[in-house]
Amino acid sequence: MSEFSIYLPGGMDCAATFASGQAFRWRLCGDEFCGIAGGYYARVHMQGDNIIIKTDGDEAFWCRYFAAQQDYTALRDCFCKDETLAACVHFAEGIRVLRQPFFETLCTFIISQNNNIPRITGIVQRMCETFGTCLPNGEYTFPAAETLACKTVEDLAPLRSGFRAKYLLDAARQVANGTVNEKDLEKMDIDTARKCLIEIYGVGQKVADCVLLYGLGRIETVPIDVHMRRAMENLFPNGLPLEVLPYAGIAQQFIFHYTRLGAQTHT
DNA sequence: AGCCAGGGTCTGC
DNA sequence: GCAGACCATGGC
Repeated sequence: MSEFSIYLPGGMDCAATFASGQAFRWRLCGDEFCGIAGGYYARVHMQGDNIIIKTDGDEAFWCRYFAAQQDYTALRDCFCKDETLAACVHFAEGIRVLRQPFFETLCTFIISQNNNIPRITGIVQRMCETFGTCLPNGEYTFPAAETLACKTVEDLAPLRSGFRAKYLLDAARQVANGTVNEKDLEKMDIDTARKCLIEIYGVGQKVADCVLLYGLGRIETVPIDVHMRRAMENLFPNGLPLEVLPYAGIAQQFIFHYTRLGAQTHT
């Protein structure tokens, strides 16, 4: 297990980021957060604007995972020119949008449909324990698409994922056989990539947009669920400021957090 | 008991 | 296109 630090421009609030409904495998362990991603276990904490990571994984993976290339100081400056968006930003300034492994993100947000965060977390955990690889410390990795692709709905019964099991299997099969491929999706324009993702059984626009944003680094994508629809109508009836649109997905993360946890303190 | 949870599919207009 | 029933499961 090695330890290194990565500079995250603009910093990160681990608690706010990991609880913001984008990632489901981090938990508080003493004064650190521990989690598993991309087959790697990690314990992390912030030291100023640097994240200290203890992990077997390589630095390049975690740089990408924590979006270290993205300067959040500049982003917040841009967002805060708008008064309403500034209120959302100030409610949890340290939120970052993570870039998570593609297949894991796809499955996680298939599981998220018509579901709540505690149960999403439980299903993902059971998926790892049932089909993932056990690491020496007893933690489990997220399973590979190839592992799931040959399973049946009955095999997935221990997950208690309900009607989503058949969706997970189709996603695994399309990824395993190359029909849906991360490298190809990266090259496509957003609309083409979204259409490709929606061909997966059980993936509609909202789940596809979550995969684009959280799993493919398309930070201009805004997943619209019932809460975001209401928030946009109430807070931004004329849409987001034009300067924000290239980063609208990140703005969305602040707005979502604000409307879920902060709005009631202002109304 | 009934409703809701960061939706999607299928059917019928 | 668009509304409405239905989908498994669990917490409140």
